Amino acid sequence: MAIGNKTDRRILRTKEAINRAFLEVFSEKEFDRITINDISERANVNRGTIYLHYTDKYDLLNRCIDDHLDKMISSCTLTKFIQEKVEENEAIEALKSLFNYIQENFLFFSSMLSSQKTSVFRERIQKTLTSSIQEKIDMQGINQGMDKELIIQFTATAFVGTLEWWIMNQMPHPPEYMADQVWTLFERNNINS
Amino acid sequence: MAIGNKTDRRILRTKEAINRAFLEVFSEKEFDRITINDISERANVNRGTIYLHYTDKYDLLNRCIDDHLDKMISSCTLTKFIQEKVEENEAIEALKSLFNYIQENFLFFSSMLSSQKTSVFRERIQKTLTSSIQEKIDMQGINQGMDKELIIQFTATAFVGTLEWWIMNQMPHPPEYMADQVWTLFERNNINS
DNA sequence: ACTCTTTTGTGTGATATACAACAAACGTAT
DNA sequence: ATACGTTTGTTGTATATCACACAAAAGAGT
Repeated sequence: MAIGNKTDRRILRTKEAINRAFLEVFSEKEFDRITINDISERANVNRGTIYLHYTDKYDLLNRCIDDHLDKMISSCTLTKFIQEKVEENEAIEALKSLFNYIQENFLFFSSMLSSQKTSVFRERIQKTLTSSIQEKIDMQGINQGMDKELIIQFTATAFVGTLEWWIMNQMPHPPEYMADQVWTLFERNNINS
Repeated sequence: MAIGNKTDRRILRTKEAINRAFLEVFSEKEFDRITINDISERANVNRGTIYLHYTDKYDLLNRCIDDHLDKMISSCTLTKFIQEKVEENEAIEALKSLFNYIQENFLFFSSMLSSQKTSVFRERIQKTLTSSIQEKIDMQGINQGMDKELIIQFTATAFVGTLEWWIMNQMPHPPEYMADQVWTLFERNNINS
């Protein structure tokens, strides 16, 4: 959702507090054992207030994921627009900011992936990235004679798998390195040939 | 403080936010150049809300100082009550928690002391500690034949000076070490002779 | 089966805060 | 001295959140 700067400060603050509290509790407790009261207490927010913004804890989980994935995507499309006509560097920069975003929000991603609900989260992130890649490939239009669906599927799963590996291994390499590596892998395999 | 009724969560949150924001801005900007708007923006709070709790920025500064000094004092009288009848260890433990409190709130103390208004803050902390020491000495009643005022003054200034040195030199020793050292200095000079 | 406790949604009136506008005081440059 | 932008307190209205209460649902233990 667009984070309109016009929203009431109280709303922004409580949402942030709830999100942060939810993530904290999530990293400590199995999701099914998390109670709304846990979150409200941690967020220092009245329990009823949570129901003012989210229908239940499942909704909270989903909106939390959506929120982060949106931010993640926009964090790298943002830098894409800064440099207008670059091709190669543009992509690598976008990758860098993506890895950077994950690094900055490591708590979120790692607890999401550590959860038993891993599959749910992986599906979501894959779906998000797939559509994002789709746009990119459509715009480039340089993949003549190849099955588009196949390319997308291949790229997305490979990418998500790489992300997951990177996250679950506590980010053994810096974002810049990862961006370079992933890019050369993409290059070698299909995308710009 | 005095009223046992629980305070509204909103009040607690905004006061915390304002305090934190004020400290942040304070550590970046000279006090006279700080504007209420700076603080409200940083705290993500409406400007008018600050006037709901503080009359002006001077009041805010004072209440902020009072708040921290109160917490500092109670942080070490608290541990004093845990162990009822201990004498020596009791005092050292109290000292430790005091140094620990300062360490945990280093940003506050160091920016207070770094300010041009250093003298103001030093006076306040000295006054607080003086009355605290006064109580202690009164209760102990083992300083026969010595001028009480003199002892208090001596102890307080020495102590505050030590604190100031410790803070301004980025806490070169851990709280435990400081507590031991300060205690032996007290012992050697007057208090329990 | 039955208690007992916890959690969940939902609702009500009270209140803290947001927002926007305002006049006065202040600072600063011309 | 004058003009002009900035900061300050203050106000009035709207609303987000509070505390609290309640009944239904869900678990947990016997």
